[in-house]
Order: sequence, then structure tokens, then C-alpha cells
Amino acid sequence: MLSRDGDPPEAGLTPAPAEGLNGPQAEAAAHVDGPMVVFAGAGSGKTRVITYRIANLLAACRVPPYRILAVTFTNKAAGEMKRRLERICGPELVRDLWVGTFHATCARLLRRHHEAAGLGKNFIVYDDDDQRAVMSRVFKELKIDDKRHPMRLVMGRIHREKQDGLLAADFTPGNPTEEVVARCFSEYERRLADANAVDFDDLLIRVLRIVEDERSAAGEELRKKFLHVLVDEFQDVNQVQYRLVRGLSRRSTNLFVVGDDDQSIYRWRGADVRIVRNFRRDHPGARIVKLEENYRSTSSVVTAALGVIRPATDREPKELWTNNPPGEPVAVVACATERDEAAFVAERVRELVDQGVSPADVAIFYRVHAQSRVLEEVLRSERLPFQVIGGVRFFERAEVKDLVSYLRVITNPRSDVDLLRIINVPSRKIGDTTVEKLAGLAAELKVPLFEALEPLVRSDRVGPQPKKALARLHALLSDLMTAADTAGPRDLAERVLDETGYARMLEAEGTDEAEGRLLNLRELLGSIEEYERETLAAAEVPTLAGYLEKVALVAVTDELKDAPKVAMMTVHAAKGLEFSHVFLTGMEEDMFPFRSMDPARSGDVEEERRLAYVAITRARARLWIFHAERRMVFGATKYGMPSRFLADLPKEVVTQQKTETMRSSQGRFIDRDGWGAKRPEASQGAPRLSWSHPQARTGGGLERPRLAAPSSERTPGERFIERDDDAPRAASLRRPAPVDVPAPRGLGPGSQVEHPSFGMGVVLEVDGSPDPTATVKFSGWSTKRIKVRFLEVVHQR
DNA sequence: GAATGGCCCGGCTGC
DNA sequence: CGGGCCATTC
Repeated sequence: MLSRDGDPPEAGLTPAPAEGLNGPQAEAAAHVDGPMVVFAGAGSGKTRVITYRIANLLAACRVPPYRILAVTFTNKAAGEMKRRLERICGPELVRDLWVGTFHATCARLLRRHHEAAGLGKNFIVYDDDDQRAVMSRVFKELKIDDKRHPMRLVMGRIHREKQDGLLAADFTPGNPTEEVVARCFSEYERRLADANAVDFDDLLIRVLRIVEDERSAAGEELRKKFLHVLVDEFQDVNQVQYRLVRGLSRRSTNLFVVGDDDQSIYRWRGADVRIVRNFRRDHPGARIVKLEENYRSTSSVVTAALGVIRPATDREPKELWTNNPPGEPVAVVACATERDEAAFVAERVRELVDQGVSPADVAIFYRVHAQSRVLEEVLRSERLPFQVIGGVRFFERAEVKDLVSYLRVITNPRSDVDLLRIINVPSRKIGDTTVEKLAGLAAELKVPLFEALEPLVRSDRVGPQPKKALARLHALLSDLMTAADTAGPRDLAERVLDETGYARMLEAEGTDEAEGRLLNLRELLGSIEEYERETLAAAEVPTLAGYLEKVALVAVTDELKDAPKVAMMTVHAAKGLEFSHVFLTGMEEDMFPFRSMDPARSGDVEEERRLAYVAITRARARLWIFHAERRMVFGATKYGMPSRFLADLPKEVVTQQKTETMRSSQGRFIDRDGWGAKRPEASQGAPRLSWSHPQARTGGGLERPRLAAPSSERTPGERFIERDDDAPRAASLRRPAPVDVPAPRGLGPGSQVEHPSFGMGVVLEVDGSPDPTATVKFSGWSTKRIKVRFLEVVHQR
């Protein structure tokens, strides 16, 4: 259960056993040898099982924490699991556990083994945006016509290859289009390598390649490192992730996975349900446990969920049940428009809040982000506090990315896309022409753009004005790089804002928009500060690289704050969460199940069905499901009939309702029953377009002031940054071990030291030899014996 | 070299 | 409907 801390059990519901676990749960937590798969139905307490299993491994089996790896689906889930474990086992043991997402875990392992992966130490992680920027440079250089070969298709293809663990060298083109893909693929790879950067897929593939390399010493270390590997949400792993955990657990054979094939909703990004279904086949002798009792929801909700999932084909046989009382029926609400829908939602939320329900116990789900806008507008006008998860994400905002790019250039000057991003922001009179000349020279010299700056200034290829501008930029960045050696991440960020003139540029603008951007930057500084605090609290050294890594890997759900606000998110983002009151909007054919315009990407109705199941099972006590007669989709009015999934809801647990608007307009497109309605024929057309309701108006007076005063943009609804308890423990990057400095005298037990590969550690003992060796306990690693001269002393005892 | 306005095209879910 | 790209203009 990933609910917020301290959630009280709903009135009338049986809480999960307070102490100990029920039969199957206990079995899953206790049998600690060999492979094991747990089929855990929604709300059956799987997080609890994993948590207790780890506690058991630590306390009863005395497994060293740094030899346990637990892979979670989000950073937030990792943080919550750690917090729960701390309460059971105490912070000492928990600190050294490896708990994190696939990506965060791989990033951390890759810091240690960057050499085996052919990466520089301070490699950075490129997000989608960066990947696109790189690829558009590739297209330019290879002179590929974006019309004939749309970039997103090329990138999509490469992405799919990489999800199967394949790189450019493994790709054999079979047709002219693939020919183009192949060329882009290798050029893209080359550019990332030159930039000392990896993308999300690389993060996993690089580690996988090391793990699967029989001859590599690093591979051997990784294969031996973990005595226990546990994976949550196993139904959503892809082939690369599966091979990874197989490799990491091959020696120990202690691979423990928990999943629910009914909740597999990420096939579109490479997840493969067959992996969990075939687990037994792939692991002969694997123990199987099924958790089928739902502790979370009322029986009405469970019954509704079962109705939706039962028609699904090809499921692992299992039967979810609950002892909980029926509670309130599920309300299915017919609405006229999306605005009508939003108004009804807001009204109900208002009632709940007035009755004393915390807004934090309420969530609004939708299939696609685009649906959130109207809901936001109405909730804002009702002064209901809310937070939108995902959508235009904080770290994707231009100003935030700008500052992050500055910081990345400073840690890793080889990153061309970052330099290009900020080369003329704020305006320095370095335009396209100059940039192209710089790129040309860099290509000739075979150096990164940054290193071509000085040569270009010395050359006579550019005029005196650009020369001056380029020289100034070079001096500015060099200064900041020097400053990075001593200043902490937060101070450095502040200096960047100040010395680059970025802050001044925004202040000078004086618009509300600029004001908002400044506010976001301040928030970014706040997040760096928080990172510093958390890292120090964990007795580690905050580094810019550590922060940047964290930034790159925040997941949407990590953004959910513990705040008394209604949470609004896509159903995908809702996975793993639970709320006492849930509003599920947009349950119409073509919307949910979603149907893409592009027949090539026509969705998978089975997956949509599972998605609906996930949505329903998030609700503990009350669930409302909405469908609207018509809805504005991409600027055009679309008429939708109720989703087929509504017809699968058992009638006995459902009440049907209509909004006020629907009642007054006699629900003209919905038959009396509410479902099985026909899509209105075009011939019925004319009157419905002229039909007008004050709320149905588009364009008049209800527009949201998009760039309006930032304060009103942020409250009561706000988009914000993550608060993540799982700070990565990256080694210091800009401080090489002081090889020629004599070992500090008096370095005794208890001293805090830092090592470039292993990160922070505590000295247990030091021998008295002329070139002393220290025994050091590193967080996340076993105790190591290391020459003192390779250690940097952080705190001397 | 920068700023502005028009136009086209995509149009989901996300680490 | 909205973002990104291009052409035009200062």
C-alpha cells in the first residue's frame, strides 16, 4: 500500500492485520530461498509483503543490507518502503539497502562501473527532450529529410530496439527506411558517447551488458553482489529489466518478484506480461504464492473491478475477494459535456471537504492529460486545493531546463546539447551563424563544442563582435567550473543565475510570465537545497552530479506531495496509489478505451481494460465514474457513447445518476438505461450544435488566463517538484582522489571519507604502515580495504 | 541577429 | 487546440 502515511482505515473496513501477516502473505515473506513469484491482487498488501520480507532477511537471516536489492516502480515507493523498514528495523540497517527504481539503481551501479561501460565518471542522463535535441542535430548532419522520415518514427524505432537490449551495432537494416534508422542510430550513439551521456534505455543496457559479460571483472562483481533481488510491479518489466534481474540474481537464485498480470498497463513502453506469466516455466522449482484477499476497498468497489477484469482474455487464474462490507454503491454519472462533468466533480468534492474529508483522500483520474485543463479551471474557481501530477512537468519547463543545462555543462563540458541550449540564453549575440561555425570547427578538430570555443576565438573565422561574445562566454563558464570545485550545488546554481545574467534578464522583463519563471527557478534552488539537506542527513556528500542524476530520474508519481490537496492524474500515474474517494472521468468509447487517430498505433483494448481495472481498484470507499455525451477533443466537439467497460459493471453495485444539465436536456443521446446508447447520427445534427447551456459555451469568458499572474497559477492548484527520500549516493565527481597528497595523519576509526567509486564511507580501522590502508564501510557496499591516499577525508576523527 | 506573426501538423499513457 | 518551425521584418 502506497497510501500516505498514517492513513486511518476507512470506517467499517477491516484493516490489514496490524501485526504479522495472513497465511499467504506470511509464506511469501518467510520462505527466503530460491526463486519465488507472488501474484498479488489489487489491494492485497503486496508492499507489506515485500517490506516484511526484507525485514525478515535483515533481522532473522542476517543478510547484510548492501547485499539486498529491491526494485520499486517509483522513487516515491522506494522512499516509503525505506521509511516503513526504518520503523521495523531501525535506520542503521536500512541506510545501506539498495532500494530504488530500475533506472536509479542502474545509474548508481553505473557510477561505480563507468569504466567497464566506457563512460566518463561524470556522465549525465539525457531525457526525452535532450534526446530529441541530439537527434535533430543528427538529422541535420546526415541531411535526412524529416518529411520522408519523421523524427519521432525514427526515434521510436531506435527506442524499441533498445528496449530489447540492442544497440546500433546489432541493428541490420532490411529496407531503405531501416537504412536511415541504422545511420541515425549509430550517429546518435556516437554523439551520446562524445557527450559522455546516456539516455534512459542506455542506463539499463549498459549495466545489463556488464552483468552478462562472463569475462568482465565488473560483471563478476555485479553477479555476486546481491544475495537477494526483489522486484515489485513485475508485470510491467520489459525484456532488458528482466534479463537484468536474472543476471543479478543468477548466483544466489534468490529472485523474488511480485506482480499482478491484471494490472499490466505498460505494454506500449516495452513491458511484457508474459514474463510474469512464464515465471514458473523459466524458473523450475519456483515457489508460487497468490494473494487474493483485498483489504483495501469496499466489496462494491471490488465487485465492480471484478466485473471489468473478468472478461479479460488470458489471465493467470485467480479470484480477488474481500471481507469488507459493501459500502456505498459505485456511482455512474452521465454528463452533458466535460465542463458539466467537471462541475459535478467539483460539487461532490466540495461536499466531501465540507463533511471533513481531507482533500488528500480524494483523487480525480483521467485517461489523458489534456482532460485535466477543464477540471483544473473548475476546481480553481471553486477554490478547492488540488495538485496536478504530470502534464507539463516542472523539470521540463524552459527556465528550469536552462538552469539545469548550465549546471550540466559545468559538470560535463562535453555535453553539446546543453551548451547549445544556453549558448545564447540570455542573449549574448551569438546567433545561428556563429553557432554553425563553432560546430564546424568542433567537427574538424573532433572535440566537443566547448573545447572549440577558444580555437574559434583565436581563428579568423568570425568577426570581432562574435569573438568577444564567445570569449566572454568561455570565461564565464570556466569561472563557474572553477567555482564548482568549492561551492556546493545550491550556491553554484545561485551563482549561475547571477553571473550569467539569467535572473537579471527575467527581472528586466517585468511581465507576469517572467515573474512566474523566477518563481520556478527559486523553487528549483529550493529543491537543490532540499537535496543537500537530505544528502547530508544521510551522511553523504551532496554533489552537483548527484543532484542532476536525481533530477533526470524523477518519475511523475514522485511528484505527489503529502499535502491536503486533491490529486489529479492519469490512470497510469495512479498505479500503486490508493485514495478513499476516487473520481474517474471520461469513460467513453474512444476516450477510454482510448483510440488513436493513427491506426498503426491502434491501442490494445485488453490493456485498456486492465487500465480501467487499475483505476477502479484505487478507490477505498467511494467511486464515481463519469461519461459525457460530448466533449471537446483537440478543438472539435466529439460525441461519445458510454465506454464498453461501464456495461461490465455488475448492476447490483451501481447507481446511475445524471447531472442537472442532463436531466434538463432529457439526456437525448443516452437511452433510458444509461448504457448501450447509440452514437448520434449526423442527421440528428443541427439542433444539438445550437443547443446551448451557459456552461457549454466555448471561448467566452471561461478561458483560463494561461500566462496570468503566477501566484494564481500556482495556488490553489500547483505543479511542483518532487520530494524524494531516496537521494542517490553518487560519488564525488569533480574531486579526484588526492593521489600525491600524503595520507592525513591521525585518520582514525569513525572518520568520514569519500571514494570516487564507492562514495561516502566510515573508517573502521587504519593500519600503521608507511602507505596506510584503511578498512572502510561504504554505504551500499561491503567493507573495503583501501589505501588511505585514495580516500578524501570529509570529517576527521 | 532578434523578434514577431502565421501556418502546419500532431493528436496517449512515461523512465 | 497548441507547440514548433519558418519566413518576414526591423
